[in-house]
Amino acid sequence: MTATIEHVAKLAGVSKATVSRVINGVSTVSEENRNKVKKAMKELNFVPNLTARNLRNQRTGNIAVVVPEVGNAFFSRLVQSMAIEAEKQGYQLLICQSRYKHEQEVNYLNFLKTKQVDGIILAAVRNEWEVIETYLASGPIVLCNETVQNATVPVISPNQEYGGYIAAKHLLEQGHTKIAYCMGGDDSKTGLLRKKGFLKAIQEFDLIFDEKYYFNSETPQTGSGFEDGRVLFYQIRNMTEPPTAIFTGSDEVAVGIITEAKKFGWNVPNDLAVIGFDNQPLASIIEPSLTTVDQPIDLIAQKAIKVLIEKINEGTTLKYENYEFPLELIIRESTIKTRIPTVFS
Amino acid sequence: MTATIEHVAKLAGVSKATVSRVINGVSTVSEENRNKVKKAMKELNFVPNLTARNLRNQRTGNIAVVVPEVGNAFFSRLVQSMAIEAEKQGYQLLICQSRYKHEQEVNYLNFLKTKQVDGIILAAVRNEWEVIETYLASGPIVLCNETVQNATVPVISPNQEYGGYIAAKHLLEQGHTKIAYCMGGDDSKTGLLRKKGFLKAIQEFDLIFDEKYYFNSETPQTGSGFEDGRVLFYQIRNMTEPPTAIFTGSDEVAVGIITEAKKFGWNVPNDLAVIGFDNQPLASIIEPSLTTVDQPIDLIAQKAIKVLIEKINEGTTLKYENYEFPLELIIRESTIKTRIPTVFS
DNA sequence: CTGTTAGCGCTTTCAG
DNA sequence: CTGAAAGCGCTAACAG
Repeated sequence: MTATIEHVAKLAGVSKATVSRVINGVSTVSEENRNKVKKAMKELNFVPNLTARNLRNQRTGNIAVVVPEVGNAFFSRLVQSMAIEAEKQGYQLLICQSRYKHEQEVNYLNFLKTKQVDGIILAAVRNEWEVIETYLASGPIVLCNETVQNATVPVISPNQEYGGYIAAKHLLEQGHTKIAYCMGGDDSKTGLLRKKGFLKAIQEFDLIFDEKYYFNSETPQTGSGFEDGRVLFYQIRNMTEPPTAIFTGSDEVAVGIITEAKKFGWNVPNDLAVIGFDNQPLASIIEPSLTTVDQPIDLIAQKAIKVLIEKINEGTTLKYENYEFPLELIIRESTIKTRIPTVFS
Repeated sequence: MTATIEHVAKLAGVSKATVSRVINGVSTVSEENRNKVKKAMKELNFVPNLTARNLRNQRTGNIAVVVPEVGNAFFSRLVQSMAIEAEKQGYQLLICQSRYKHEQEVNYLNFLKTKQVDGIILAAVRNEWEVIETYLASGPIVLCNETVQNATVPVISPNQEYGGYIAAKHLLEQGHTKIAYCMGGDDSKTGLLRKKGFLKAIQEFDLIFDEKYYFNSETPQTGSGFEDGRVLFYQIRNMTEPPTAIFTGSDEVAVGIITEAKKFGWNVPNDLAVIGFDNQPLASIIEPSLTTVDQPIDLIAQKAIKVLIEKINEGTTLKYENYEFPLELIIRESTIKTRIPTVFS
């Protein structure tokens, strides 16, 4: 059917070994034979069978990245960047969606054992480290945008705690004291770290966080995130003492809150200040434009790929290393109170 | 290092063949041996090497889908759905991003020749059919959301022409006569088909399309699409006789136009009616809410996977087959004129 | 029911 | 510089 190295060898009148040599450009082959082989390859439309080569070489040139789902704006940008960088380095990126399921995650980790990939980037983790650890024997793993208790591998991630900190600090500086915190429904470390930073800022202002202002949108996979924001607004609206500001885990949720608030005649930011996370294009489009925390997604993606490939090449046992990226607060209209014209003015 | 079938065989005191049989659950193995093998596998933490199995079986269990980029909202939903369906059918989906480059596309098509995948879905095509055709010898290809001249493979796609038709018809029924058409910058069939439907509706209303109302956002990869919409609005604004309605190829572009228009004090839909394409969550969020054409993305994705796998299993030569999905116009505020209060009312 | 054997297509010593 | 041969890990006849 498809031509193999053997057909080429026969047609060129040389051995398989010689053909292999010209394919890989290693060691030396006489000019004459090289030409004969090249001619034969062209004639037979030969392309090496990578499966066979991989088996022989014990490597695949593939790396996998596990994300919850690519429908999510953050992750879609992350994997897009990773794919580009991987390709630059001569690797093919397999994009795997765990859909927030332990089981799926393990499934993909198994790619290491089954030798389908040379290494894995976990960009969302549901399993305990003790589970993940067992896969390290089969190849390197790095964490990206996520930390796991006890992890003994490189972690490439924005400084989530700092993100929570600058967001809260900004709101506090605007004079807010009743500030709500909302994190995604996933039980990841990410949200906890942001909350830690958030609380730190609150403490610095000698305030105490009231747990009634802690929200957890339970359904990360409902789809758009907008919907979560809407629902969240209803909850806030029904409170006897609603917060005057809210920090959310994503721009979509923030936008959902804002649009719903507007429908009910609330003024953002005067009645409710809102901060998002991610600085998506959408954030500057909506009205009022959204104050948000910008993540250097591309840099993180590139670094994750680079570190993983480095580890693949080194082949040494991994240890914890932290590559931390700074976050930046982008201040827009959704948190800066406008002067309200009053009857006295 | 990692355990192989041979280690298991040795430990269990049976032959490699027997181990293989229990792994694959085919043919019969005595209860006793089966247990011994299972025990040995567990003890050695054995997982079969898929590369070896693939080489032997001449199949990989992988299929690839080529999209321009997953950062795009439409494609990210498409691949997400495909991945889920593929997995259900026991296949792993490789998501490949061509970034609108001929060369990348060919690169991925080569996966067929190198036996890295069993079949390919092209969800964006830049190359001529004559180029693509040459890969058919190595495995089945189907087109999704895209048609190519002379294609001799199954095409799974929404009825783009109909989409253009219903959009235009709706605007015409609203009394518009100066209607602009804007398609994405990619030179794909998709935009042309929509335009065809668009023109058909215009003819039915005994109007003639003025080419000055034809826009082509040149830069599909600029990122958000919002930006394209903004730029487009400036062009419209500078026209001596601007259109009163516009049909765009994506919700993002539509939203870009709307937000920019609002900034300049235009009223949407009264000064400019806007229709998007895709019915993204965003469409119902913005103000005014966006009239748009809804695509049954999940159905299309599932069907594409099913058809491809069918073809992989059949192994017969492909022929042109058309699986067409209906589109639906979702009418919202961006095209329904509001009564403008006048001084006379 | 089970083991032996022969490859899948490729790379890589090891002699020549 | 080149070829023969072994083998990556697995499966599938084919005998027994």
